[in-house]
Amino acid sequence: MRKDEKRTAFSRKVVEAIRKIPRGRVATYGQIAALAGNSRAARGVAWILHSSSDAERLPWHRVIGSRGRISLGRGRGFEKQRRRLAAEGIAVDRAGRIDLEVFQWEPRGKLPAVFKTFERSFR
DNA sequence: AGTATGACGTTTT
DNA sequence: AAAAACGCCATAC
Repeated sequence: MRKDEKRTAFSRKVVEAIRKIPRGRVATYGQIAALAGNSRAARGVAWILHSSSDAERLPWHRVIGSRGRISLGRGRGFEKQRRRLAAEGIAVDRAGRIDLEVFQWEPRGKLPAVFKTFERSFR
């Protein structure tokens, strides 16, 4: 696998998008694909991560599945990803579940749902 | 140009 | 709730 990625526009945009994910937040594969211009290319995103996340020094651990779950299998990166997420204050249960309502990154500056409940309590 | 391979996603069992 | 069945896509070779 490992070669000279970043050649196609898609790959470049995927890398850009992943770099933008803030600490303490997560994004889904499909979300990244959409930001790169093709909402249906989630698998392509996965491929890029798999092949070049190390060389690009990407925050790969902040990318998870659409249902808020770590996609890596046990013994194949699951534990490592879980640790790295926890280190940023992201709650991950034993099954690898993460609450997207709380931790999903919103590129447009939209606040997570949990903040809305705070807003309401102040009215 | 055609086939195989995933860190995927959605719908249906 | 969990898994299978499909569908979809970028890359590698």
